[in-house]
Amino acid sequence: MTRYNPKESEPKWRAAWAERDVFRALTPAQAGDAPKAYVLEMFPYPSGKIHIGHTRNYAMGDVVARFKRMRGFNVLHPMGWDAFGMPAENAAMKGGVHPKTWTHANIAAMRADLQLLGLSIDWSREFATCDPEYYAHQQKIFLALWKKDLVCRKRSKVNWDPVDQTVLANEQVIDGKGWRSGAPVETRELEQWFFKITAYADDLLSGIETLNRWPDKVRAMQANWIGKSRGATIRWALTSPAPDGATDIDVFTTRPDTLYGASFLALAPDHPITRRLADRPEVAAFLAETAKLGTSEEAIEKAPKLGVDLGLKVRHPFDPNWELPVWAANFVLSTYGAGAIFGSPAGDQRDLDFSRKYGLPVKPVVLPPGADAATHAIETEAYVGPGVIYNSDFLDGLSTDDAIAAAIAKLEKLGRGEGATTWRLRDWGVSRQRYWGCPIPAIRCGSCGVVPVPDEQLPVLLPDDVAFDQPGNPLVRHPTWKHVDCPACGAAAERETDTLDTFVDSSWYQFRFASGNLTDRPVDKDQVRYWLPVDQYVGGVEHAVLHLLYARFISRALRDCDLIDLPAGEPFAGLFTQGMVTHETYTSAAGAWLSPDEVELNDGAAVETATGESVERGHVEKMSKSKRNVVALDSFVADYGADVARWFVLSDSPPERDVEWTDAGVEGAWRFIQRLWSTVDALPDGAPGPLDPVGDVGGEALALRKLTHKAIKAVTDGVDGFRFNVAVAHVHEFVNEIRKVDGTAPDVLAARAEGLGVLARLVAPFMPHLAEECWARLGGPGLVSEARWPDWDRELAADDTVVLPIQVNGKKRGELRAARGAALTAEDAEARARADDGVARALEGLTVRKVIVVPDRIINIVAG
RNA sequence: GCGGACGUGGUGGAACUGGUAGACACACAGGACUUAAAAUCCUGAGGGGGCGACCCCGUGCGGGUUCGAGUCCCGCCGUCCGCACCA
Repeated sequence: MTRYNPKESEPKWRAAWAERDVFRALTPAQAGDAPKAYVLEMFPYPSGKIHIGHTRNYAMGDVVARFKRMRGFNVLHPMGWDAFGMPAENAAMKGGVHPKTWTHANIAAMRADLQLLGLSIDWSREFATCDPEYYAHQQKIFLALWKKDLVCRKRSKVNWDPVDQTVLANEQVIDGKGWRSGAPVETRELEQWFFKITAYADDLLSGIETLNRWPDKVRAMQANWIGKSRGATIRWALTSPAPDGATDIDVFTTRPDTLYGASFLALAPDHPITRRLADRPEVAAFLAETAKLGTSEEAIEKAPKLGVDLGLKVRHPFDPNWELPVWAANFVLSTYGAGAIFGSPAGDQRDLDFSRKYGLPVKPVVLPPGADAATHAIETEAYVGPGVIYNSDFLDGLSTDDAIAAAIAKLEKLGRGEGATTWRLRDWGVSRQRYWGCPIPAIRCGSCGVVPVPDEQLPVLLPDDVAFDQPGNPLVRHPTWKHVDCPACGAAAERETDTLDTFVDSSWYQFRFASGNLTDRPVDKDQVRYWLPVDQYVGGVEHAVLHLLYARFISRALRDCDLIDLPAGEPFAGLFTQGMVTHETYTSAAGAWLSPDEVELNDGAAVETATGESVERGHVEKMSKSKRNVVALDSFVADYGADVARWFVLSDSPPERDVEWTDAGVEGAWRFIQRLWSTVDALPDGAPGPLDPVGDVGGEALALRKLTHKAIKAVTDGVDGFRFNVAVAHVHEFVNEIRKVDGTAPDVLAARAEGLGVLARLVAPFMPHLAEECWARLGGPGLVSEARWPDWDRELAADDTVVLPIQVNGKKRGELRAARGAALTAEDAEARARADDGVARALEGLTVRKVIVVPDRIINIVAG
């Protein structure tokens, strides 16, 4: 009897896999009839080191990949590096290391860490997005999109991150702060490159419906983000021209049915008309007050309604004699709709608050169901629900929906407006004023304007000789790089110095992985047609909007540029968002975060190992570098092995929920591995092999075979349903049972060998190293990683007899055994039930009214 | 405010499609082995009552449907996540 030693076994089996190239994806021709499975985990940013918190999604993806492979699929399971981005530049500014050097060193370290986990990855397809072999193709994609009119330049207000000195997309601004730096974002106006994601807004929205293997939560977040609103644009005629000569003011509304309740127009503070009037003292005061609020969402949210009467009047579209005042108001957003609204206070809480504050009229026009027109009144609560229109001339008596249609029809007839749809989604700003990103292949010429870099001049490579001694973009300061001749007229011109948002890099990598290492073009149509869509994508929910929406957009754009065949445009058929690994946090007496390996726990008291001072035990939080509550993967694997880590993060907690990493849990996983090994190792030498046929057996051997086949079914169902914690529980259960069998009669030995061989294969996706060791010990042929997943025998997996609980009036009073599938009549059931003491007692003095028999399930006797 | 997820022992959680609630694990307690400890193995355990075979209560709260509800319906309470003066 030996102990299982992961330090010896794990490297040995990883070498065996590498030697036999087990995890290389086959070409379609090699794969033959085998179905394909593309399993992908969101690729990591190479920040330096892998910790346990990073491992869960790789472990989950690997379970799926290995399981699919064992079930006969041709599996593509690649890995790469999301390698452009700010931290490399920050490191360069701080430590003087070149971003390229820093990034490649990190990649080497992280690759080594990841390989320790024993993932079934086809490393031959590895790439880093910072390699010219990758980003050169991205430049071709950029130019293809440009040609297809999906790229534009706009002067626009941007979110400027003063710390990172770069522009952020709206999605990258969280609570008014930069998503990476956490610094409050400022507003600046710059000319920027954009991808026209809004051109696909409708398709991206309706496509969500087809993503039935995505979490509802993510689908809802995407729909919410796209934010489609249907309504109408209304042109309000000014009764005297505005200062900029405008004669109309456009307004977007979703509620044209409430037009007869209108009492004012309100413009955004930075609406062109408002700005023209800024020289008036009262308008200037209003703008100053509004600006004071700052940009933080919180401040805007809590700010009271504020407005100023601009002194302009407009005419109501349905009534030439009706004039309404035009105000500017702080709650109107310039970035949404037309940057102007009409206020219909009875039907909108904001409009009502505003009207009450400034004494504007409030006229109810929607009668809620059951309300009386004579008495219905609006005080401080607007009525926003559906109802019947009244006080509204030709709309009277219509339902809200019908009135919306009727109002739009009339507006169109009068030429004062039309049905319209607006979107919350805005175009994707992709310009970044950074060095460490994909250069945008464009040249600015004084006479020709902005022109694309011609094909023969691609790729535009990043220069290596750059300095990071001051903030801002080193490409701008580089002495020669940006100076080029205009490809159109030959005059001296300048390169674009902006680089692409790193979300562009990760928006098409799923196609590049599928295409192999092509040199002449970004992606291969045939390969993409074969492998895509990704069958199972695994990653964090933090990418629910940003990355996943961009990838869906780029997939459609590449399709429409005829670079790929992907009719539906959806790159990820199945998505799973895994929970995080959490850990307790520790703070020292001095208030500094401490890492778990600096802390000793004795009987619930925590002490800093180095100083002996007591340590405060804080909340359990997601493992993160900043809180230092991380466990390094390499040292953990050195102590316990990768399988312990893999088993731990897949046990207990459902995959979509967080799992708390604890020492006790580590010990538990370690004990289980030893227990499993000793169970396998207990099989006497000379026993049959794990795949030898067992034949017809009875007694103890048969009982064990039944347990074995039940275990196959239970674990298969668990893995198939992405319920790894349940699969793990069934493995535990099976080990507990098979340990009890130690007979050495030939039929029992055969059943044990079968059971242990099944066990090795069932745990292979979870703990591949241990599984190989077990498989070898049992004398299984080849590698377990290449073995076929066991099938269960329906007869063996089902029980011959079932235990039927007997209820009396819904409460369990006894049980009886019956043959499976036996059709008990109510009379039989009652007679047999009465033989049970507990049932007989419960029925004492009662008359049986009805007996319910659910075959193989339950018997319920209703008595009174 | 809108949208989504969820609420089960000391803890993480299980329970197929309405059919024995608490599988499995962690922590705990008792025991075996040992000079002792570690490791390992065995046993116990939702709460309450009874000497006892047993009985009562129990899946956030209140109702309902049903022979039967953790599961379905209605109404609350609470937690977490996302979005938000979006017209």
